[in-house]
Amino acid sequence: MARDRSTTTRNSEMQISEDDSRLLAMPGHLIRRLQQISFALFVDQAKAFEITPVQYAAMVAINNHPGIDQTALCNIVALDRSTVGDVVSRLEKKRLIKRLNGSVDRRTKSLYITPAGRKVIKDIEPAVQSTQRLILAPLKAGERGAFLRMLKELVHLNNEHSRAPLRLTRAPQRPRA
Amino acid sequence: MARDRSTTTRNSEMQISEDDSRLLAMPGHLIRRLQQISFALFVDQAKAFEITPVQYAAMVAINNHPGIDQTALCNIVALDRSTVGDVVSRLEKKRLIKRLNGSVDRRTKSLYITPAGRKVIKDIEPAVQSTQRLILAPLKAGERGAFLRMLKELVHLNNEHSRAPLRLTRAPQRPRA
DNA sequence: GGATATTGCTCAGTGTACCGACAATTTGGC
DNA sequence: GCCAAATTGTCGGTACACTGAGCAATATCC
Repeated sequence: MARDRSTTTRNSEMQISEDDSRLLAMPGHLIRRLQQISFALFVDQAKAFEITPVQYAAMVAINNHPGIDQTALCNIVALDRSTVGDVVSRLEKKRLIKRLNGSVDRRTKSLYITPAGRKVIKDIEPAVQSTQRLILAPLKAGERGAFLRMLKELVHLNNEHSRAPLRLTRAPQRPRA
Repeated sequence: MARDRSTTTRNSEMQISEDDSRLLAMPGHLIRRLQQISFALFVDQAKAFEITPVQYAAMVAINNHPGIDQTALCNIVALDRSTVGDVVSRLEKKRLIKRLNGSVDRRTKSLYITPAGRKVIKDIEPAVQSTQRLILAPLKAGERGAFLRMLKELVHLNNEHSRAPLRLTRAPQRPRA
């Protein structure tokens, strides 16, 4: 290892070594890169709306479930409660959703899409579709289905390893002391 | 759309609707989830070292290229200069790397692994390997190679869409005025 | 019905990841 | 060798993402 002497060579003219290739070929590293790319493509395609992928996901879920509370939203979009708090507060500031105090359970906040938010969901649709297309564009047409299927398997079967796992219904929690 | 009335139903008991499924099956959403999982698995497997995937990547690259400057490091690990600045400053605080003023170009910082850092790279290796294995574990053995190959293609061919693309040599930049 | 446990949300703290702007420095054109 | 252009690292700002602590409200056990 350590095959060059950057101290004496000039700045960013850097050759990738074999040791680097080991790192760069790791699944974890490639997944991180693909997430960066996917995020950048979305933001770029949807730049007229100034919306991020997570903000979009939250808006769609709120639109599908009017009055949903933040914890239930966590379970759909797979984020922890703190992050969801941040995301919905940004959406509220942009007046794309409303946040009301829950009438049944006064601890909760009930989330609703606004007319402006509904319009964004509708108008942004082409950008969302083209983003998904662009992400998979480098694959051959026949490979895309297989890749997507494996992606789903990896996410669903590794679900419990995530810090904010998707929960379809209330978890089988609390074996009491 | 909007098939339930969460206002009257109780808290996080939430059924996933068909509209949600459209969202949850998007490549971009799945990639984000897989990155969360991959990150969590790494941190968990390597918890004895309190090291993140990006910190590990930076340490390996610095070990492979003693004296590398921060911009060249960006091009290997695919992060922008601000992020690399944060990452190396955390590694320096933990005394896993050293940061010296460049002798040739006084704008740069020359990065070096410390003995402690070298030991971490060595000792953490089993955790890194088991992480990579766990990420792909849900796939059938015969599928893993294909998935990894497609992942590489997606990253390399979409490279330019990333905000911090991998650069093997100095970019063909600067057509001067 | 009252003690106890659980839940919903927020806050502070840490870390990744980006952008745009900046001073110091180097480089390229002449 | 001088000056304009380019580069390096930092800083402030924004956003995602998680942990752990804490408060208020609700639910549960007896």
